[in-house]
Amino acid sequence: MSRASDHAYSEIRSLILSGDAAPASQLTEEQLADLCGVSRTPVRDALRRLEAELYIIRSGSQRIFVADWTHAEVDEMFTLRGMLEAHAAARAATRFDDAGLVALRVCNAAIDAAVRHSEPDIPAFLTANREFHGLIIDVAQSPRLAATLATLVEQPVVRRTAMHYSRDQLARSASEHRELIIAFEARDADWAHAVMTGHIRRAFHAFRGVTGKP
Amino acid sequence: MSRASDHAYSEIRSLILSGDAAPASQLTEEQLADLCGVSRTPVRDALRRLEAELYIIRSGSQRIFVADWTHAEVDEMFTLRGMLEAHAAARAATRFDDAGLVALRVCNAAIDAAVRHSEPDIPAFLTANREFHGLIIDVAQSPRLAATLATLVEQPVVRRTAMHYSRDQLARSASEHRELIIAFEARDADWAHAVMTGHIRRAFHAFRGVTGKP
DNA sequence: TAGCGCATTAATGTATACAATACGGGCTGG
DNA sequence: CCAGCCCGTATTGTATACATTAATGCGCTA
Repeated sequence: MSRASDHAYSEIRSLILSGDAAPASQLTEEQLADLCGVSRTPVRDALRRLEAELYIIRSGSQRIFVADWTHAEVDEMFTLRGMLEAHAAARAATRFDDAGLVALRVCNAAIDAAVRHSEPDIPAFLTANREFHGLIIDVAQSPRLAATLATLVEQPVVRRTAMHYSRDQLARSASEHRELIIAFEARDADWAHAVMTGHIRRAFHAFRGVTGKP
Repeated sequence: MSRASDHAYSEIRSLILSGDAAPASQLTEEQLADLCGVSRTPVRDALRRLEAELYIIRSGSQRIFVADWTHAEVDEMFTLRGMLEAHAAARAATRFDDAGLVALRVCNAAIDAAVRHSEPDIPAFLTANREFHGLIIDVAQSPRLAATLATLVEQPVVRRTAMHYSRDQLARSASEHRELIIAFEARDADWAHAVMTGHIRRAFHAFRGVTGKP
């Protein structure tokens, strides 16, 4: 997309992802425009996109706040994400070709490498993990499903989860990916569905462990 | 929301829903601005919202086209909608209070009334039907689920389906709603889930019958 | 002192002018 | 005759000024 609008989008997005803009804090168009060095017009465009992706919410009077999820909402997000990613995995199982499976293995090797050391490389893990799940969603060949999942897989949540994973948990994540690949190789949609469901549910409980409340 | 932007939104939306703007046809901001009697600025806002709801799509160079779904995409939409509405029904089953159930019965009575005559009142059916499903989603108490479903339940599709329902099919729809209410009264989440799944699947096959292709 | 209402201030909404970019048609050279 | 380039035109992107609307805080009154 256009230069200024794109720039504003990624700038504001990382502001939120990094936590520099605290959840539930207010953002104003002018302040963001100054920050990005553009006028309010492209900022407004960027905000509409971020709103659609639920990074921000609007008050009744259109004022803008960084999204802040209740525990119930995070629960629902994980549940919906689990349903949809499992569905994507099932579709993908009957659609993967050899090249796709190779790409998946390469990607998971990168995850393995990132978590093998005593000091795991979390950013590398996150990048490879996102790519791994992205590959599956691509192969599922459902643009609507992909768009829906994009609004459900909130990177702040994924990031917070991974940041608090122990090395053991990170390794388990990679091992679940390996089982997923085996299910894909067997072209077994039900199996892939089940493994993905478990994968997301485990992440959910890990996240609950991090944030403390039941 | 604001006057001009809101007006533009609903104006363009009905342009698409009514079919006056043909699927895959191009829309330009200026033409829409003239049509709505506002400037391009609120039109751009409206277009961003419509884009998020997938009423329109953008070409690589940001040109705007009315969304045009392939059969595969419509299939996926029904599948996803079925999964999510069934999930909503299951959640709602454990959350309905007496007032909510009364509202549901009142609403279904309106559907019955609309389809009882030899000349069914399709607009009344559509309104009451939308309200019926909306009540369930509200009671499910999951804003994220509601937002997701909003992008999946495309009114053009619902409308085309209902327009081609026979009186018998319309009556069956009301009868399925009745069974849903009974499941809610029994607070039986699994039952509600199953009935809603069947309800959406039947609509899916009715739609396939309308559009002809398998 | 609590609560109400008005004035002030700050934020978003809209219109317009201009800039940048992409599309299409026609021309030219091979 | 076809391919490729170039330029005119249509369309979207951006900045800015002004209008409108909501929040805030102050002072007044009961």
